[in-house]
Amino acid sequence: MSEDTSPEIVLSLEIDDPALADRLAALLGNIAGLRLAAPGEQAAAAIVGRDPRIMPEDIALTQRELDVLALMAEGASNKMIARQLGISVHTVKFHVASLLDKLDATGRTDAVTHAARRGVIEL
Amino acid sequence: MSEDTSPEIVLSLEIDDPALADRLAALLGNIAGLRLAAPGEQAAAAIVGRDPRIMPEDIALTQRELDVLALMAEGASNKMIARQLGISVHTVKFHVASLLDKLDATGRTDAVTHAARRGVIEL
DNA sequence: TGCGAAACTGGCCGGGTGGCCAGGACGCAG
DNA sequence: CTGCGTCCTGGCCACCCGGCCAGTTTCGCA
Repeated sequence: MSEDTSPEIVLSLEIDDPALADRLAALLGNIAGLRLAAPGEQAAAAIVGRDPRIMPEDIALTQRELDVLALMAEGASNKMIARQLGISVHTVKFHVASLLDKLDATGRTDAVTHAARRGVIEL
Repeated sequence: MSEDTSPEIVLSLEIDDPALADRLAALLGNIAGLRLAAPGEQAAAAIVGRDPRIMPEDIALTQRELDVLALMAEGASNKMIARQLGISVHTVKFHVASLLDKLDATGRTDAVTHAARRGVIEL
């Protein structure tokens, strides 16, 4: 009873583009075994937009910068990052400064959000 | 014929759960006007998993804390947040401290990533 | 009517952050 | 060989951050 083979897959439609959202809603509206989620309803999966902005692959961060960025996203301080990577705090600050420049950020928090938005790191 | 009214919506299926992915693929496989993307192909939208971890609805942040959190995610300093919200820096620090506590974070950067992971804020 | 939660403000201070200066080592392409 | 880029390190310093203490008001609820 509870373990039905396939009750109904609930999909949450989370598309910003109204036109695309409408077309998808029309296409998916009457498919057996599939239902679009009501606002706020828990869904098994979501349909999200694929903005071209998410496609970068060009910001060209060095390996070391990626290391620092990852630890930065974990909330690590420069001192912790330095210990973790076995380098000096000065060097960490050097890489952080480079990251702020490349990611066009004003601070480490901004850098992490920018990196996440561009898909450079995964939260 | 380049400006077709609706060529075909390309959907990228990005579901970790194999069973769910299979069922979705079967359901969406033969719908006119809709196609699943080939690996690596650029898609208009993606179907992503809705992990239960993203469902919090209990951390209970106050409205003001959400205001501060949003600006914090934009990389704003306490001073900027204060100006933006028309309150004093001390009050901002008060809310930030509360956020760090509730989100179990060690710093503002950590708080933003935790909030994003839990779906409290959208990057 | 008292009581807690939320919002707001202040001072103080140790430590973290970011920007500036300087330098040296390595590998790799021109 | 001579640059160039990456990585690494040092010092200095203004500023920001987070935690500590303290207080006020306003609101809804018991």
